[in-house]
Amino acid sequence: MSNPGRKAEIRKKAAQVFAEKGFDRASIRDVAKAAEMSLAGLYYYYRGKEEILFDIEHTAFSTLLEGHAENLAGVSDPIEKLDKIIDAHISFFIRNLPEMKVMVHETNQLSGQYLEEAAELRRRYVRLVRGILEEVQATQKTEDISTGTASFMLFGMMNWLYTWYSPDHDADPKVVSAAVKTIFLHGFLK
Amino acid sequence: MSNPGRKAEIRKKAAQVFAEKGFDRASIRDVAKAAEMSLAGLYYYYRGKEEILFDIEHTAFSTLLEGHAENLAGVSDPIEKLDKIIDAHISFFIRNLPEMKVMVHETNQLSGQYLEEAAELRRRYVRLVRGILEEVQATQKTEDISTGTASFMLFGMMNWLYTWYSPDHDADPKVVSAAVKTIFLHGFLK
Amino acid sequence: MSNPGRKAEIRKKAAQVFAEKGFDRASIRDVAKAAEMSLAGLYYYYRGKEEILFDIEHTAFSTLLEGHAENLAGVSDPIEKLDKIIDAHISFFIRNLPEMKVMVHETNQLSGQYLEEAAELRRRYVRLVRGILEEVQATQKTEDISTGTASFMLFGMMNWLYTWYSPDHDADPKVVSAAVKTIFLHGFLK
Amino acid sequence: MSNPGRKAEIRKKAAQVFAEKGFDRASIRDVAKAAEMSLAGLYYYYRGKEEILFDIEHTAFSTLLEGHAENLAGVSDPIEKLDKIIDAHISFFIRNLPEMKVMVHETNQLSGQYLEEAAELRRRYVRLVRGILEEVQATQKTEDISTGTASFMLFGMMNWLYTWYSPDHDADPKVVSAAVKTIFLHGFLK
DNA sequence: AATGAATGAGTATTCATTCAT
DNA sequence: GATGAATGAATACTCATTCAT
Repeated sequence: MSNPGRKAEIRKKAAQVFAEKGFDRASIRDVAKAAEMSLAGLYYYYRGKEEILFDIEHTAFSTLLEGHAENLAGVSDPIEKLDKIIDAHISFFIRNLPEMKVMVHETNQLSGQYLEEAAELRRRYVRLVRGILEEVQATQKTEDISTGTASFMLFGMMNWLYTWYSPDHDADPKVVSAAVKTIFLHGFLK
Repeated sequence: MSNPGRKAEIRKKAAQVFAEKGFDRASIRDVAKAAEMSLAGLYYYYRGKEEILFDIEHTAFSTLLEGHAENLAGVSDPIEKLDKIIDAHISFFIRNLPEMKVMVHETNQLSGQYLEEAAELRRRYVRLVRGILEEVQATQKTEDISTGTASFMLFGMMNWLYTWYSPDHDADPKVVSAAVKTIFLHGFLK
Repeated sequence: MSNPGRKAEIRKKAAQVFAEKGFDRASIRDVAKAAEMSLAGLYYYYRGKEEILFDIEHTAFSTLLEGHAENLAGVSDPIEKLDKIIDAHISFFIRNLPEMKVMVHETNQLSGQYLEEAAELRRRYVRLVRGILEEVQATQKTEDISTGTASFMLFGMMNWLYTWYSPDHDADPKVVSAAVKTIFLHGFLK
Repeated sequence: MSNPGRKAEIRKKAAQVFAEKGFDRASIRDVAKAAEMSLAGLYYYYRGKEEILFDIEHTAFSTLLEGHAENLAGVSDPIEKLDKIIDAHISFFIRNLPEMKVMVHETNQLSGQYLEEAAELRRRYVRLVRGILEEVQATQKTEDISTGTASFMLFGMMNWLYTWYSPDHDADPKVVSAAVKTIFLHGFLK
């Protein structure tokens, strides 16, 4: 019903506000100010604060998952799959730092239906990666580490980015990507 | 000045509350209730909410840093140093999950003098690890990854723990520790 | 920005509350109740308690100063000037007893920018009166009293009103005005 | 029961604290700190905050009234009586600025029994002065001003001191006293 | 004569949300 | 589509006072 372009603008601004101040500390007024609209006007687009957060997380996860689906179409080598996923994940994060920070840091701020849907997306994402690690384990000699633990190590390396990466001072996405792949693949494969 | 045993109890309870609800969502009343004292009574021990958070972070960092200092005394091999630090870090985190979660997740909630002191402790910690990675790089053949980036990968793997590790369902600290060391050392060393 | 009529009503009620209970003892809830609105509603009109006090003082001083400017336009005899100022001052005070009490009794409750602006208005007022006393001294034979001290005597007589004057039991503004003028002028002039 | 010397010290410090911050804004902790004793220790000397204020006011009024009684003994000329009272009042105020400010500015902060007793002292003081003005009126030609109004003018001039008088920058007590007497007597007498 | 520890009641302020227009 | 005005509920913090020691 509501203009989707305007809504995307609001979502972008909201992500910046939430990333900078934190979801709890940011007020709905801060978001309205950043989106250059009145407080009450926001409620035309969103039913409440949680819905904005949900929209940010939902959009980010969906975009990531859709991208992976495209990238992996026709790829059968599990190592190549992992390679593509790591590249896309890190490249997306670095191109969308505020959304990424919100997605990673503001988990557990949702409740009810929003929480369930967001958690389901998260689980799908983890399952996707873990499935590929299982394929790797089935086709290659790997260290004695469960795919569950291994996937958390991989996500740890990638998601920790939000605490230190600065586009001005730090290396290119490709360099970061290469480092993750080097450490994880050399470390996990025997 | 005030009874340090009582203060340690309060700190413990506060860490649990902050870990469960998040620093912002947890009210000072929640903390008082958990510590089984009146709201106003808390203010006899702490000047404000931030000071409680600072005390948790400060105590955790200090304990970790002191432990490392003891463990590394007399050790000269950088690989052995890293081994000991990873073991101690993960073992501490798993034995103090609430404090660890607060330390890792509630950075940036401090301000002023508290922020400065906490940031300094954090920097010392990062410098300690990076220094050892530099020693590794100077004495071993390593992949082409800067010690800065490498240290963030290592911290990512270790600190991400707070998002997934459950003492009831997940492996022993030693198993987690071994996984981190396997992936990081095999991955970083050539 | 917000409806100025409503704001004037709130200011009036707030002055009554502050006059009766004292600024510190009056809670913002008391003011809201007197203004027949919710506590939070008050914050739509005022940023805080101090701003309400400032608004009362600022409005009162401005009204007084503007009135004096009008009354003195075209008057050149300093005695006549003084006569008009005393009349207007006392008449305003008696017609606005709560505002007057607040203005006189709750000085020093403001801080920061509010304090500076209110202090400046106060200084302008004192300077205005002292300037006229200097004109009197230059054109008439007066007792050996500095214009500074003399102005404080005059203000003392006039402002002390708030501690004793009751519109029900005490004399007409004109009678009070006459008393002040008789004592001060007969006393100061030789 | 309690050491009266220590109590006098506390009263002095409390007067300074109340004069500087205002009775409401000053906490009992501030008073304890100024008196260099513990918070709870104060309660050995005083039953509560109001009692401290009452003690300050009671002591000041009693001292003033006793002084007047001594000074007026044997004096029969009402003008001379007034002269002595004005001198003593102003001299006392300037020698005890904090107590004076508290006495003048923090009226109405007492309640119950304290209020009654303090109000009675205040009334006695006003009656004393008004009585003398009546004697003046009975023996001299005066302006057409009621003794009630005249006494308030006199008190206004004298008590207003607390808002402007600074012992470092302003004139000697005797000069101020002379100004009050000149204005009031020349103004009131015909 | 003095204090460390503790508390119930209250205070200014913020905030997500609503709704008539 | 959009907003000015308003509010109920919550929040961090303060304070006078108490009491066992």
